[in-house]
Amino acid sequence: MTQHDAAPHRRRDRTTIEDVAAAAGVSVATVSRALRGLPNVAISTRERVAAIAEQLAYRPDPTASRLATGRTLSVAVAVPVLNGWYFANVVAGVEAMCAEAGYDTVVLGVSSSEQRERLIHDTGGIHRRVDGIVLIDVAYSDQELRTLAAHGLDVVTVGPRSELFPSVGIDDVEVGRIATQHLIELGHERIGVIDGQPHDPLEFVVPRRRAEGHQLACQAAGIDIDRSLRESGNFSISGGGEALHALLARSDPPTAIFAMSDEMAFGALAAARSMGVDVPGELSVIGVDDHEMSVVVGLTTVRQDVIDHGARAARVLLDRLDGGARIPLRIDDTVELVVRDTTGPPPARRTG
Amino acid sequence: MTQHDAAPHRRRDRTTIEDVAAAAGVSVATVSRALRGLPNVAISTRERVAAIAEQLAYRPDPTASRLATGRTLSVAVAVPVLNGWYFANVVAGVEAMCAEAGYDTVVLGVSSSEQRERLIHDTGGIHRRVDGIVLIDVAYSDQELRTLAAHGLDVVTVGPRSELFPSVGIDDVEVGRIATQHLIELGHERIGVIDGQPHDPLEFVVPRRRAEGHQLACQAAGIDIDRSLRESGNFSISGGGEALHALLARSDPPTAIFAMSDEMAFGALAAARSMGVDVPGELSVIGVDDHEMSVVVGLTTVRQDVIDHGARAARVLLDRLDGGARIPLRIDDTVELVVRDTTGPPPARRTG
DNA sequence: CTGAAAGCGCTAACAT
DNA sequence: ATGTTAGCGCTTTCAG
Repeated sequence: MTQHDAAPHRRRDRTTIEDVAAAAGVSVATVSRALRGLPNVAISTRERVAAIAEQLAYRPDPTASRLATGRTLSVAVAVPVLNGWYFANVVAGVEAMCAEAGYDTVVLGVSSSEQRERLIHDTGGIHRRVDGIVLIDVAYSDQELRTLAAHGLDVVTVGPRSELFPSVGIDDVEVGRIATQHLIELGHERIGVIDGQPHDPLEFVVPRRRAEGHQLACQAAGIDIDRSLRESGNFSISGGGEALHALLARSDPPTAIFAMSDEMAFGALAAARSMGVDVPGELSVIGVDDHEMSVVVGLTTVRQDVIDHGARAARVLLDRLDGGARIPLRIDDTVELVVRDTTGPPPARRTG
Repeated sequence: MTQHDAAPHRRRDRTTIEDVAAAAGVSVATVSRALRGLPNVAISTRERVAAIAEQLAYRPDPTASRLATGRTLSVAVAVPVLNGWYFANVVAGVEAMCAEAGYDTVVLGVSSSEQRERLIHDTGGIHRRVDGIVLIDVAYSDQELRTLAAHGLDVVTVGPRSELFPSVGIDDVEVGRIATQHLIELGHERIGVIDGQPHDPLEFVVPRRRAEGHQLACQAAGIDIDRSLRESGNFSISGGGEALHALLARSDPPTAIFAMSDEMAFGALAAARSMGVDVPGELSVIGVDDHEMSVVVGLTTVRQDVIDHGARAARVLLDRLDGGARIPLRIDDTVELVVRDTTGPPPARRTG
């Protein structure tokens, strides 16, 4: 032992509620009540206590009150890819809302399946560190969600809907319909689709629903649906480019592309350019999101306000935690077609 | 009163350390020691306790241990713009490292000056909710940092260096030098600069240092430095576009552009395209970052690994918290010139 | 090697 | 309107 410092981590001598009580000549209970604005405190007492607390720069220790109340005043947000555009925006929305309500936002990466496991079965103990959790766009099965719920954690998801918890997002069927209809109205009949994950049977519902909308629009227009005209873009820029290559390599290439995210659309645009394919002269491209970059490259897209989704999800969660208002099981935000420069009529049909 | 539920927030009956102690027939102290791997526990006892804890699915309540130890096992990361590319990436790095170390990462938006105030003077009490904090690229004065330090919070910054706390980032002078030198080597002599904030005399050092590097490179090549050949791009896509417009509107436009971030470069590229200016035929553009989008648009850039910066910063912070190793005051990560398609020789000089 | 007991700083009955 | 007194669930001396 060469150190004199006994405590492993010397606690700073902060001023406690007792200091304030002593200085104000009242009991700690009164200080607690006064500072939290509870009733049954003489107004004069309240003011005196407040003044002294202020003067002593007293800050209640959140840990102590967490232990005493059982509430942590913080929420977790579980994110598959923290630096993805979509996720970063949701987190921004969540944080803003939580901060306003005095809640801490703790981010939780859940990219690997081990991390998912930890979350579901609370191996990491996150359930005791937060009052609730926002699940972003993650594909949890009902079984898993049930397990989560069984742990008594309050949950709200953003993205796909769920029967078990409130969720906020958009009507993805509508997204697919709007995008496709726009292309159809321009005269396109062969429309390629760049969707998300390659093989996600049940896991990831968003692409499936957008595809559904796509098909509805086609049917409504009496257009044959060629299911082979679909490639996975993995929701990434590079994936979008590869998907476009595959689609244009066909003997019967599409004249228009519905990419399920702007980032995939960017990749497609870049690929088209590198292949010497003129957009929108020879090929139309529409995306989904309205990424900041979209206005720059003139991408036609279906806009959604992702930050707002995060904020609303947080709001719902906080309302629940406050035991509050009747909360809708689903909040569907509106989307909006934004026509820019990457969509136009199909190239003149060759005869033959 | 229609509710029977007395407690405002019914605490779930979770299994506590006492349950484990009782089931194992030992004292809580022993359980605590056993589970945390402390010495002085008979191996047989340790195993029995572990087995029972496992069986009871016991998870120590972090709040209680926080109160007892004074350590929160969580760190904050203060972010000006949570959904910005740079920031999202740093946060991703921080989160990954912290998660691995068993620390929670709480994100803290500090876009408004009120939020900055709250952070500096701990009006919000964040200092008691975390053990340390990662400050991203924020322009805090030494005075402010000192105030922070006075509150006893462990701090590490990513981006600009500081004499008061460890910091991790890149050599921004070098960044400016590398970018500019690349342009000079291609033959450019009139180089426009798109930098960050419009008027940040002392606040934001990064642009200043990159500009410094730019000037060094010019001097080394014997090129006159035209300080008027610089426009603010505000580190945003749209800002980059506007800056380019301003630069090209001059009577003596530059033949090359050094944009201090890829996003500003994207905006510049889009603006160039819309103005019918060929890149790199008539204008070369180089950025900084190596954004995912850069490879797509073929942007020449100076790459930095931002995720890694976040991870390293977190590592440093955690080391400090562990009272650990000698920690360097500054970690400078390397950068790398990535030549793509947006830079080339200047257009043939007109005579006259 | 193990147990008893005193906190950590605050909140929440229950008195007064 | 205010004070007293138990806890909240864990860690950590200090004894044994």
